[in-house]
Amino acid sequence: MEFTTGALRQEITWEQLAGGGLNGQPVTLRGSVLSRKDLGGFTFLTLRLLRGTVQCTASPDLLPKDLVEESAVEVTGTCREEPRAPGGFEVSLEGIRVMSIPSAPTPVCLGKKGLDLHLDTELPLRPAVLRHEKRRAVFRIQEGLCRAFREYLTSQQFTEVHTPKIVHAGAEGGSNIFRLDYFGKKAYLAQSPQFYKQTMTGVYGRVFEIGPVFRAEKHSTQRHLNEYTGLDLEMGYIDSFADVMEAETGFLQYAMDLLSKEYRLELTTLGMDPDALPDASKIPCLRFSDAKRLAAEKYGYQIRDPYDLEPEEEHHIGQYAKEEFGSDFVFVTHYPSKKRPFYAMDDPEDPKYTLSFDLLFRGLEITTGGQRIHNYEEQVAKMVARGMDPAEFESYLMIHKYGMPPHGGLGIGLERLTMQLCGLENIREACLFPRDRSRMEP
RNA sequence: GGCGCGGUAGUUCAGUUGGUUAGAACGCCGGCCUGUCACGCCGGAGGUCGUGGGUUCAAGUCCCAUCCGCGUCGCCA
Repeated sequence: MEFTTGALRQEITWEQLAGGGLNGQPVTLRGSVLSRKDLGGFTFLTLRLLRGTVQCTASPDLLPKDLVEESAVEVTGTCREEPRAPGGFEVSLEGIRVMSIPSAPTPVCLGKKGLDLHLDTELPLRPAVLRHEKRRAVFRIQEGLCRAFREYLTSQQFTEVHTPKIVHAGAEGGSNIFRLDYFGKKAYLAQSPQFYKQTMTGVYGRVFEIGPVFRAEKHSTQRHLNEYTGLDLEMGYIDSFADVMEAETGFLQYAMDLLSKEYRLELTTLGMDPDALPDASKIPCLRFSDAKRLAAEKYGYQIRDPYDLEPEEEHHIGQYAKEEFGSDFVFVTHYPSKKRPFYAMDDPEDPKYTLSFDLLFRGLEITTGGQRIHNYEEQVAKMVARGMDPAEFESYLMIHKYGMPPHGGLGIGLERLTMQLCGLENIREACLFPRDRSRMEP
């Protein structure tokens, strides 16, 4: 058999059709039947394209009787401007070739605008339900966020890296780590790329990774998954952890800009205004202790845990930022040292606190970051002070021993970012195939 | 794991102090319709009421157990 190399078959895009440039032109499209409406004299056939949908019209004798929803077809026809059609254009069909026919109807109607489904009902049906326009829109936007992270950081001289997810020890220790058998030895699923991204910062100076993160936490909440996607970055030669916050601000601005330009269809599908996305250009900053106090004073409640933010407090601090600064985002800085991991750099001005931050987006923590300890002796001392055995971290401490620039980094929860941006109520809605305590399928 | 809530048609739900053959909407199947886009009209199919036991003349409804799920807390992105 001969194999000819060359470009993939180029499908006509939704943008081309909607743009009006193909008016009166013959077109060939491949797609799946989203809905079919027989009107006696003629039929409306809506196709789902690679992106977006197109309404077609056909005479009844053109379409096979068994051409049901989700049939895959190739159609030929003429593109026409048509004010009565959704989007102002449609294709009148002249020919159709059926490429496949489903064995059974979909369990839920994909052709309607709304999708009235319980999450509990939807998740087992995800392989089919994800085809719905509203679901496609969410995960296209998620793709846009990932793409923005990659494009922005690449433009800022970061190198993309891929680090192992089967590891010998966890970054944070503790019980929230998945154990597995590795040829008879104990191994773990990585709960963070922390050690490796720091290591690679010693190599490339600025690195980022988009990859899975595993947390064996036995909880079931609207904002937790047992496997999520981390947008991680780490950068060296910094003057302050504010440099890391600046990188995040730059990414967010770039992301909102990219979405408003190239993801208008998806934003609109989800009822969002592409020209009124959250403004990330000026993100207010509050010290941890100030944020706690200001929110408690303004909304009139007692602080219970002085060392951490409770979900309710995050919500209030988010509300505070919105009302006082008009911002959907707020950085909370200088977290207490005892609540941060052993590699966090303490504030020289007050070692009870760290040079670290969280980013809250609409009242939910989406990022943790900060400056790391780069000095070997300082790192060993902090580990010893915490009752840890430096010998167990020999390969990690190698980077400190052989020299590291001052550095810091952050991790963003992709699903949390997607969820808050799209106004979703449960993080499972922002994950294609969520892994939670009771779900491994699909 | 603790606490709270729920499980009725493919889906979302209603179902009264326990009482005839468990209903509606959407979807599905058949028919009509040349502008549908939550179309409309006519007809039809579709339910072991999560599972097991108990109380009762009678259980979707009350009791017990159990399974599954949702929310929430510890933790965190």
